[in-house]
Amino acid sequence: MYRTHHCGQLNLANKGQEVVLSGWVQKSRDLGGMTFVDLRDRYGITQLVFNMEVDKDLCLRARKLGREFVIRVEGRVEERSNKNPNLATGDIEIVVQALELLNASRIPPFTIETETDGGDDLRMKYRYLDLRREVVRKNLELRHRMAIEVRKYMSDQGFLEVETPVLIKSTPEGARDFVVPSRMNPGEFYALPQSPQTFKQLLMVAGFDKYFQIVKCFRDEDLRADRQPEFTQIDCEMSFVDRDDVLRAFEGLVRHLFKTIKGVDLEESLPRMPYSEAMARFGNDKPDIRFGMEISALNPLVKGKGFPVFDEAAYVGGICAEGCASYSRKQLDELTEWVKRPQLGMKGLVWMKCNEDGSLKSSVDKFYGPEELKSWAEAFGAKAGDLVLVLAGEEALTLKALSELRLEMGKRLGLRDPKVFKPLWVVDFPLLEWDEDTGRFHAMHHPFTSPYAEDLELFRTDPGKVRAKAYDLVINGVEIGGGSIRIHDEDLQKLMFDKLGFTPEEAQKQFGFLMNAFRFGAPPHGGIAFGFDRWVSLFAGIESIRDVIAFPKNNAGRDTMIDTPSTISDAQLEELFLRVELPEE
RNA sequence: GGUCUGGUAGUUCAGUUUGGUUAGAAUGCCGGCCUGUCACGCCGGAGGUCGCGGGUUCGAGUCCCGUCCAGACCGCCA
Repeated sequence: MYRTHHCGQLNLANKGQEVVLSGWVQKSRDLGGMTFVDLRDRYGITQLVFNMEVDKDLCLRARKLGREFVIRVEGRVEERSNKNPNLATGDIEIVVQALELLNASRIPPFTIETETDGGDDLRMKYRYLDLRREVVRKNLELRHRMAIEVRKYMSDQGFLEVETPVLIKSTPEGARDFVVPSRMNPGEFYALPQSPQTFKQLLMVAGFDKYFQIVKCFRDEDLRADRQPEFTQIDCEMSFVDRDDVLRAFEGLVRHLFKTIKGVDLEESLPRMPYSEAMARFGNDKPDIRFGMEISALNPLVKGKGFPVFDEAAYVGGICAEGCASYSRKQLDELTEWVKRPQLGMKGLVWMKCNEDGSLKSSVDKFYGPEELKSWAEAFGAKAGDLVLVLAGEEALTLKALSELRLEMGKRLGLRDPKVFKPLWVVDFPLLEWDEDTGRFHAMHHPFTSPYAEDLELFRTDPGKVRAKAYDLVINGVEIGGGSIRIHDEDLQKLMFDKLGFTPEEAQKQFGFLMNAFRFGAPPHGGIAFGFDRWVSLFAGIESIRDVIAFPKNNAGRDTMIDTPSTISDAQLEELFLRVELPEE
């Protein structure tokens, strides 16, 4: 027998028991006359003790154990004379009577501790060692508990988990597809799903009126700290529902996870904010509403006063940072450089200090008198001690920069507390988005999203103004989920494809199966998909989703542990009728 | 496709601004001592292609060019 207990289990109640434990040597402390060994497994750490006077041979063998050796011990549980309150098993130790080396270990390349000395690179290469660390293990345990709660709740609500295929059809819309060559069908390819979107809609046509699935999805796009090429969604769809039904149903899931995992009681109904309002107030379609510092447009207040930068700008707006009037010249210069970074591309930063004595001092005093500055202060509701920061330029870019500046100032002022959660629905997204590169409209969400019936007229006059029955769940500035009411009518779906620039033939070739299905009694339906990795990392309080994924890829899409992607043999290529030609350089 | 940051001992980093004798620290590792440690302590030791290639120079870890790798971001992600 390898073990009677695990390493996080024993306490004073077990005093005197003969036990068998197996695990890894976390660390040993050789004091000469006696040796302590910390034995670790998934559940915790238990101290083993060896004594020269009791059993010299055994003690000498224990001294030779290195870090991460796998051992099995038999011994008796005894109360410690010196207890360790930091350890669940800190009241007891095992007086070892038999020691068996199950496997030695090479010296690990980094320390297997919460505060490891290993860098990201090494940890990924030896991920199986990294996963031994408590912090990483805890993240996967959190992920597991969340997955279980999702399944429990969804099943209790009558949702059925159905698996959809992974080898599907490539589509031109949306993200780039990962493709898989078909040996049995030379020259043809499967694509890996960016989401099970069309399949879940077909399940609705099939009458499975409540579907969900915790499912891997794949997108061949450049990566970020919160984006992996393969990631997991909680994919959901319902029939006979309108937008409010869906929002209400999934507020239930959100509340359930917050309650069971974080012990947080959310209000019954989450706030809803139209896209247009989110953009105007926060410059962003995923606002972090844990703090204010909202954006205000200043256009009418600042135009025509002889300051060319503002006069020539399409948009002038700013934010008010509370209590920052004491910022030094150096700090302001540093902020100016910050907004001038290529990623934001602002030309400069205008500031106005609301001094404690009531006076207003700005970087553009030459152009704006005290009365005008006062009108600025009023626009922001700025009070003594506040600092107003103003940016100007093309509207979309300036709003984006203001949004980033707001988040940065929020971070610097400690207003983005990871222990506080402020979820909201962002609703009424535009249906279409103009794309300069291709000179046509793109679906902002996806081409199956239903427009508001009352906006259909706008299709002819101003397609960019058509609102979609689409919604995002946003928590603390992170897009956690998104969905929509779908089109279930063949004619409307055809119209949509037409607006997106598909010829009827292309639409038939790509999505004919869906439009055919709509001819056979498709119910009204809609749904949502949550980014499971992001949600777990949000609950874990970490920025990157890599540490909530057991075996993630790096930012070039590589797995450095198994060293992939990699080339395949000529025989494999031949079998697939493929030839690889790399561009010369 | 682009911007930025980093790459020096097994590991994490300092040293690069201002080129100059034998490249340091901590930790880990090895050896010795130590009977209540739990970040054990004390003594000693080994350990380096300064990512790689080229250039400037009497002399390059340090300056220049190129390149590779890693990370963050922009574009991209319906």
